[in-house]
Order: sequence, then C-alpha cells, then structure tokens
Amino acid sequence: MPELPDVEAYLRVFDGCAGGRQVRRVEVRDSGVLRGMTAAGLRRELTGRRFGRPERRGKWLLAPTGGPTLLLHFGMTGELVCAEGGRERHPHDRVVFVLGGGRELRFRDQRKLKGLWLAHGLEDERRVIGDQGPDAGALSRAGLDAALAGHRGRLKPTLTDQSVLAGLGNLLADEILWRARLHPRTPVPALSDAQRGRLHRDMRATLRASVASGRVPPGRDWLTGHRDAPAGDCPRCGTRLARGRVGGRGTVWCPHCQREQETPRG
DNA sequence: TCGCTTGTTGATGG
DNA sequence: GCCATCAACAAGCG
Repeated sequence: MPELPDVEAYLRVFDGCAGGRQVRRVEVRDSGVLRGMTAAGLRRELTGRRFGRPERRGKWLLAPTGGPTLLLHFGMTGELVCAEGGRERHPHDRVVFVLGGGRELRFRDQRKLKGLWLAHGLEDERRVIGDQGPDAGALSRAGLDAALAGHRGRLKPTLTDQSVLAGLGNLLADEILWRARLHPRTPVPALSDAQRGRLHRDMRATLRASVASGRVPPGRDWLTGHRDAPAGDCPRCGTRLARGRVGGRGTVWCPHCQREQETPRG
C-alpha cells in the first residue's frame, strides 16, 4: 500500500497525533522493525524528547525530535495509527509511542519488511535513505524530463525506481501509465515530447487525487478499481485488461489504450 | 505445499 | 555502468 499518497496520509496522522508532543514512553512490542538500534537504544534516545513537524521524502517519513531524527519506511504493509492511550493493541502494533496528552502513535506493520531508524545529523539521514530522485509530488515538466534523461530502460521500472523519482510504487505507476495511455514496457528513449507531456500531466492529476484520498482510490473510473477483478475491463474502453510482469512486478494495462511502442534505432 | 502480494536490496549475467 | 532477472526479507491468504 504505502506509496506517496499513503505516506502523505501517515504524515498527517503523525503530525496531528504526535507533532509538538512529548514522548512519555516507547513500547517496543516487536524489535523486528528496529533497524540499526536496540529497543533499549530507541527508548533511551526518544523518551522525553518532543516530536517536531514531520516531513515526507518519497516514501520516507522523517520526524525530528530536537535530538536524533526518527526515520520511518512502511515497506508493503506498514501504517501509522493514532489511538487513545490504553486502547486495545492490534497484534501488528510493533512500536507504540506513548505521548503527552494521553494519546499513542502506533507503528503497525504486518510484514516487517522495513521499519524505524534513528539518524544523527544530515549525513546519517542520507546514509539511511540513500539515493532519492526528486519527489514525484512536486515535479515540473522540466524536472520530469531531467529525471528521465539518460535512462534507457522500460518506462514502468524507471518510474518506480526511487533513485530516479521518489514516491511512485507499483499501483500508482500502473494508474498513471493507464491514464497517459502509455504501455508500461515502452522504452524511455522512445517517448516523444508529447508523450512526456501527457505523462507529466497525468502524474500530477493522479497524485493530486490520490493524496486527497490518502491512497490510490479504487474508483470506478480508475484502473485501480478494476485491477483486482478476476476479469477486469478497462474503465475507459471496456477492453479486457492485460496482466503480466514488468520489471518483476505484477502489472495491469489496457491492451487497446496502451499500445506497445518500438525501441528507437540509432 | 505452493504461489502470490501495493517495497527494497544485493547478486548475477548480458 | 546500465539494465533485466531472481532471491531474500516476512507474514498471511487461497
């Protein structure tokens, strides 16, 4: 789930729940989500600190504390939940921050593919987060062209490569490409100027609506609303949707609206 | 038991 | 170095 719009929603949860509040206690219920630190280390570093205003960078959430910065990555199944203190815990609540004011911020994650880090300074932050391209949510047309320049691979794996663009995941990439009528296997160098323009326009529109919903909305006129149906049809033209693997990920597209393009020669 | 999953990383081979 | 593929991480579901 967690792609740019989801993480944007978690940012709002974090800020509304924990922004400006003091950490009274940290309960580590499963240390399998702690990266590069122990439960005791996390408690020691954050107890008594006050969370500042969090920030999203691609699929990462960064929460300053006045001391170390808490970095969160949600993998495929992570989420943030704000709860009244003492309310029943979910089995997948891995870390609970008990806050001043009687609330709790909970890092909930079924699969524990990613988790929580602490960064001491910008250098450390960069080391943890690694190479990130420009955020897909604030990308100009020129920025998109610059990000794609020099890449010779297929369009979808390039768009979901976080070092090229930060924030797009499997679902969003399919949705954006469907809207822009571009085949996910289109070689990046084969894109015309007009196609890159459409890609940019539809990326912005898709992201805007998704961020407003806090996820990629599975609406009737969205590809996402049809991709899980056993025999889904394109909401635009009614053609039976095609399924396959592109860049190793399950991919859905409309074989009528999204025609394959040739690799350019030369 | 196997295959599959909306994320990422590292190994390997072309 | 770039790109594609695969395995691994982990947990649950059909």
